[in-house]
Amino acid sequence: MDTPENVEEAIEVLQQLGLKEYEARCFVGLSRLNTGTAKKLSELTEVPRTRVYDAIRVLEAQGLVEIQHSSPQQFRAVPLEEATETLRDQYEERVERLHDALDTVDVVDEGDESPVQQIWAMAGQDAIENRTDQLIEKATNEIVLVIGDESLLTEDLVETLNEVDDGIDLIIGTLTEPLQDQVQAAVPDATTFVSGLEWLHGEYTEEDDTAIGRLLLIDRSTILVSSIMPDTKEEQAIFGEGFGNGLVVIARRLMAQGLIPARDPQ
Amino acid sequence: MDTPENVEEAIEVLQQLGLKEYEARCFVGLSRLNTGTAKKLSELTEVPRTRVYDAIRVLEAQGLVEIQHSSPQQFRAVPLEEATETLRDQYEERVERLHDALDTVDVVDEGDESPVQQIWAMAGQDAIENRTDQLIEKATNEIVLVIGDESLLTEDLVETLNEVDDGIDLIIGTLTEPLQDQVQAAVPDATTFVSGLEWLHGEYTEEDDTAIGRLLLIDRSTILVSSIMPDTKEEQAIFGEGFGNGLVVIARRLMAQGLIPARDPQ
DNA sequence: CTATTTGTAATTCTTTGAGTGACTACAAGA
DNA sequence: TCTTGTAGTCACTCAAAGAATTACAAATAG
Repeated sequence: MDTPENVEEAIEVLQQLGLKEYEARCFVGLSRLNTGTAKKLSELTEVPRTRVYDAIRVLEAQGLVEIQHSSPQQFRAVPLEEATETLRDQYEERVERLHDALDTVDVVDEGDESPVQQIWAMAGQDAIENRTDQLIEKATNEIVLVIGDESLLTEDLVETLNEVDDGIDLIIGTLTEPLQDQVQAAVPDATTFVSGLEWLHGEYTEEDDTAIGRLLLIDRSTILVSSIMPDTKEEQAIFGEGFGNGLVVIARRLMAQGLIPARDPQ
Repeated sequence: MDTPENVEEAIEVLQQLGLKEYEARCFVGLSRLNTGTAKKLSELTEVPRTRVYDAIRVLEAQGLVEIQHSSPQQFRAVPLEEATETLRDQYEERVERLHDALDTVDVVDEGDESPVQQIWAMAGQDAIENRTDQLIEKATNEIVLVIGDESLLTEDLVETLNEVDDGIDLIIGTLTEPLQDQVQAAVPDATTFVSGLEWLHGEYTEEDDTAIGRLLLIDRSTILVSSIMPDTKEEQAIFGEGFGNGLVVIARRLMAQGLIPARDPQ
């Protein structure tokens, strides 16, 4: 009885979603069975039989399995679509509760400053993408975006880009021509170019794919630059605001030198 | 320094969403500050100063806070909308991965049976609602639904009910007249009635609000009956399929006695 | 009626996370 | 130069949660 790797995957994800190991194993086990008893399940999943009962009870309370109270009890997993929908609902509720709670709290007003040299670091592709969206939506004059990796051109980003107001210059660079074509097709209103920023790529390491992630310059006063860790693929970004911000100044200088085109794509 | 209760709430929910206590406290702390150092945060949140760093690192990796690498380091929380969106994204990804993994697995075909006396139990409002939706969508002739508690008449359910095919008899009962009016307004195509099932309510306990949750009979061959625990408010349901199923037979008998109207609302 | 299966419960072992203190680095002031 | 306070990292303890095992009573099958 070997365990296919997608079974392992499913078990892991379920744990990330908050289930205990036994619960996860049992649920996946039931997903492979039309219906099962504690004994069968225990054999299939290596969960000690005597613990199957507890695990199943928890799963039932979460709406992920059904129990038939006969003897022996029969268990079965809720159909996949129903299960995922239920999980979604659960998390949606939680996020909403979080939102409401935090919304009614905010700011213990400390006498706070906003010096100009602030440069903030953040991580995580989702978070960086959300920030990117926010910045793009707030632009009033000019958006310069350089995309360093195909994987960053998500549906969501494309959607945000296509919603940009007509009066705003939208300039998008890529590191390769195929990607440029792709961008131009996805975002017809944009002016695209192939970036002269190849030097931002890993220089000395050989297989160092994609050092730069994205570069976003909004109204020449807000900048976000990200890179992708070659090993973990995690995206990391730094972010600076304000016309006088050091990073922003550097970016403007790059632009002046033509390395980032402004309105005249090379 | 007291902690408002919505702060507590937020911390709890964040933990349910997978954060550790310190991480949750730090994030909420930062949400109350424009910007903070480890020291300030530690004072505000009671997280030991030396542990703030670890917690923040984790939060940063998840895209929930930004770090300014100065000395002392400054931390700040990502704006609320961004944070919730990032969390949503994260869970959406997980649920999707789960779906994909389980989709490619399924059934270790065991010689399985489908006797007719199966009655399954399930729990959880979300799960029961999803099942209700599924059943309604699969109906071909007749839907009889009795709603025992206002809280069960969700947007989602109304939507599902309004998508029911025209050729299908849709009969909805409630326990009170006001609720009937509400239903009739929300689902114009339905035939509504006030149920003669008051006896399903808690009989001997005094404050036993709402014993019956919902009762759903599909094509006279599939039935789902739920109740709401008076203490926990948790919804529990039993569910039977097949024309010969004992539960279903009982339901048909009730109908024959006019307790559940079929096509002639009282 | 006995032997097995089923279900509950108590018990140990392991891991994780909360809480604390020791240690290094550094900058400001004496 | 020496002292002192703050920032940051690490390593350690203790308690709680979870994994794994065992003991035992009730139910079932042969």
